[in-house]
Amino acid sequence: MERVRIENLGDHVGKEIEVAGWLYNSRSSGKITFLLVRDGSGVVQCVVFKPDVGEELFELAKSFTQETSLLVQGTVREDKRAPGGYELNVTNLIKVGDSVDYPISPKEHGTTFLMDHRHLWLRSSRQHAILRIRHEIIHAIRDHFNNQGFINLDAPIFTPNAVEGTTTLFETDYFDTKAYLTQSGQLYMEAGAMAFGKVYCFGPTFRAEKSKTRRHLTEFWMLEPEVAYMTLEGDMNLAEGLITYIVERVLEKRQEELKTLERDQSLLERIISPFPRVHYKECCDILDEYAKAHPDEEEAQFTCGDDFGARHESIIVEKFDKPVMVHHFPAAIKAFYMKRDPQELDAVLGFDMLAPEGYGEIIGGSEREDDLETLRTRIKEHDLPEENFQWYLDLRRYGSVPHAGFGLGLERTVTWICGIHHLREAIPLPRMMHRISP
RNA sequence: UCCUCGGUAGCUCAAUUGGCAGAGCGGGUGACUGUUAAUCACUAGGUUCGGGGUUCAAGUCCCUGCCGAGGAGCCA
Repeated sequence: MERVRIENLGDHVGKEIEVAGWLYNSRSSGKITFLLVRDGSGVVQCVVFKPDVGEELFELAKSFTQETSLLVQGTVREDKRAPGGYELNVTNLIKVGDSVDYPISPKEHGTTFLMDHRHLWLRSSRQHAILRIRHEIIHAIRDHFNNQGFINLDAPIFTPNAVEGTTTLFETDYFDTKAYLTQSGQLYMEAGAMAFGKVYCFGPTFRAEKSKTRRHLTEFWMLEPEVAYMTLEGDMNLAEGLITYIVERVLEKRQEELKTLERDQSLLERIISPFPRVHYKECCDILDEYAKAHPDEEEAQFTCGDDFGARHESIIVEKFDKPVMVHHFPAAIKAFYMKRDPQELDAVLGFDMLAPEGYGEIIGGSEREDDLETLRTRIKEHDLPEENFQWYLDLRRYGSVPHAGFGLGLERTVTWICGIHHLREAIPLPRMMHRISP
């Protein structure tokens, strides 16, 4: 008998097939039992009718508990009453494994409890929807860059020193010395860009900051493209093109999942080029105006020259209905490697992309400083040990060129596109300040 | 590190002014031929986070510790 994935049942109407899966839920009513069976690709309602299958099989069907693993053999039937449109008329049932006292019942649960059982929570339909969209986004990202001639270079996870001095790093023993878990592959991608022209890395990064908010993970996935001979404008074009492509792909291929999540798709359909590009100083004006109109709102008050807080970001984004790219931040609040604008020496040739609906920063990018002596000065200004950066300075000694890139936070992007509340649901097994298991 | 809130049955929560520890779901048993988180009846299930205190009496008030959540800062 042919084994069929539930998502393909429509191709087998009228035939007797086998589904291999787990019991999602069941309902019994005297002489008829409904088994909702999932196999990872979908859920199908299997009808067990006592007069058809006999006493023994009927009692077996009634005995199955939630998440019992089983093989179901039956005839595929189109039925308007069934969720999904197809049903299985059961002819035989084979139990594979028991499931006693499955902790996640079909009723409500709190986030903490569900996160404690994350390894089981992954079986639920909502988590399926989110993680399928995550998969689609990853696939879209790789397609987008691969189709444009980028080379995927993976950066190391163990690193000898900090990329951005202020951020806290996870420290590990590395034989007789110390190593840190990477917080960015960017510096290595700069080396890659000088070798291959267009490269990207896409892997986990680690931040040991004690951030307890729904926008923070200690381990998260970051995409970091880097391109030789690219300037700030090209960088923003690259970021904008990526985001519009990702949104388009999800809207095209993950309709079912967006419906499961009850995502307002009209908000995603607006995500088309061009995105607003706003100078930092224009943002100061926007924030000034808002602060004057709302003098009692303490969090909205702002001093031009400072970095934005969460409230400031949402005030800026609320003026538009698309992602906003803020460029020319003050050099004083940005990383050492960012190149300054020769026309505006106190500002960097960098940008942040802020997602709509208050989801915050999803991309940060810049042109990199390409002059050897200027970069040395910046390293000194930031109190970084120059000896650790000799290889990085080599990139400026041997054929330095203008180049730029950005970092995109995968989970923040997934959270925004899914329209969900917690960043932690956007990754299979989240790592947070207070959670390292399961 | 700081601010706010929380910890009661397996889960989600309730418990009036300090006065007998409760419900729904889930589990078990039974009824029912079309259920959509099925329904109905019965049933088992408790160190109210730990420690100390006030009181005739504490889930409730006070002190303290632990754990967690949300937010700030920082960032993707």
